[in-house]
Amino acid sequence: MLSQAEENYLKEIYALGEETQKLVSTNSIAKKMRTKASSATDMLQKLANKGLVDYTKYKGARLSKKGETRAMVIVRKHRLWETFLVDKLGFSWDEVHDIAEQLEHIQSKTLTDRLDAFLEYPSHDPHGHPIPNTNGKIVASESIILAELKVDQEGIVVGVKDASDSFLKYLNKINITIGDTIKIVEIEPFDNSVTIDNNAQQITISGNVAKNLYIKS
Amino acid sequence: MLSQAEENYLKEIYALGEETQKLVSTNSIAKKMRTKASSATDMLQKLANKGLVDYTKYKGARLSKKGETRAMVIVRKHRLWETFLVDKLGFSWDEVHDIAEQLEHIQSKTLTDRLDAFLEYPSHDPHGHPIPNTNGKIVASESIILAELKVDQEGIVVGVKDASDSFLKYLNKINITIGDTIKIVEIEPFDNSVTIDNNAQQITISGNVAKNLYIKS
DNA sequence: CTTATTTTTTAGATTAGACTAAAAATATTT
DNA sequence: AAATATTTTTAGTCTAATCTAAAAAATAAG
Ligand SMILES: [Mn+2]
Ligand SMILES: [Mn+2]
Ligand SMILES: [Mn+2]
Ligand SMILES: [Mn+2]
Repeated sequence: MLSQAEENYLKEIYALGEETQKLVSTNSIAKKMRTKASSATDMLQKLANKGLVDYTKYKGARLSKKGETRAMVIVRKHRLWETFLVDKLGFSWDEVHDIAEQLEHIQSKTLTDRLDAFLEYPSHDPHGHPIPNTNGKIVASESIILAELKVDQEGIVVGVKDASDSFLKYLNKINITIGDTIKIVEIEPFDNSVTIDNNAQQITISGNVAKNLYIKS
Repeated sequence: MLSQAEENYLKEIYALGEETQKLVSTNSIAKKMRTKASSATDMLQKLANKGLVDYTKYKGARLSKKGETRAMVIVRKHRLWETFLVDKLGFSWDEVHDIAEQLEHIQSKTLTDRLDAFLEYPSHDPHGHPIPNTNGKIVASESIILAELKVDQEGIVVGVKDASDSFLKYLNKINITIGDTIKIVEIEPFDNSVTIDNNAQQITISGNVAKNLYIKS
């Protein structure tokens, strides 16, 4: 059985590896875990000993097959619990992360699968992130980022890349949420900011924001 | 913030203190926690330092006011989660304890209170144990134990004192569950076994079983 | 009221996970 | 290519929670 610390590391190594697809550095792990590089090194050595990561000194690490399997279970639980909190208990999408961070460590496969059934097998969590099925498989979603749309194209918001509190609260403020249909009105080449039309409201969002919204067209 | 270990100790000291109402011994704590007496001593010293138990060397310990407040929160969470598992996820009453043992440590008052609301403010958990309210208060229930009933008296099963797996599974087997109306047919003075009538079925239960069933008449 | 038994505490060791400071390896500049 | 800067690892320390073995206190027997 893995400790909570080990599980948290596995999950973050998975998240970091997803984006870049290459080896993740000790420093990036330490940053994500809000700890020191030396602590990350210690944990990488332990996880490597357990066969959960492939790690070469000074080069970096990636999840092994076995490690990925473990990570997917944790991601699945995290996203199912977030869905429960929003759909059943009435939390908003910017309030659930920290609680799910704890709930993801509850050990009971039966519980996870029954929760899944109770929620009627959701495919995505409240942030639009896909939920791995009971075998750890994720159904590939063919969304793109808002920043890739051209003027006059439109699409539906299906998720956020950054699910931080501050970003979600900002989206609440400017009234963007999952399911919205957004049309590109103008793109400013100078700073990549984008003027969009959403619910008959025109607003301008920064290029950074546009890069953190997943769209399906 | 308390560690999971500290929380588990507090909860067990509470449970032991409830029954006897007097000081609980180091050994009894160690037994409940499935650990060694020396470990229990260490923890008692730590909890005493934090003002959570009143402890005198070689004599025993009891929860302080502050400790009891903390313990009630954990008991509340444990019983609410058990109720959730049975009422919403379809677990049976003998399957929920170990999972609730983990869930009781999730830190979020909002979550606890919303779960309570979602379950429509249950007064008792699946084993008939009272659920403390959001202020940690338990509504006193005036149940008695089955062993106190006389021949021909009847009453409704409202809870179990022993909520162990084996006892619950035994009750499943002999078809006794919460809500049943039970009538005393005969009491055998030799060994205190009791013949009862339940759902038009006559069965004989041991005195030990009779002492572990709460009845309301 | 001594002696023996049981219970409880202390002393010392171990493990996981974190930290700081220093050393080693790698990457970036001149 | 040498010097400098950055990243990563190692060495050593710390705390929480456990354990075993031994000492101390309390309880029970003779
Ligand atoms: Mn976590
Ligand atoms: Mn999420
Ligand atoms: Mn517990
Ligand atoms: Mn219970």
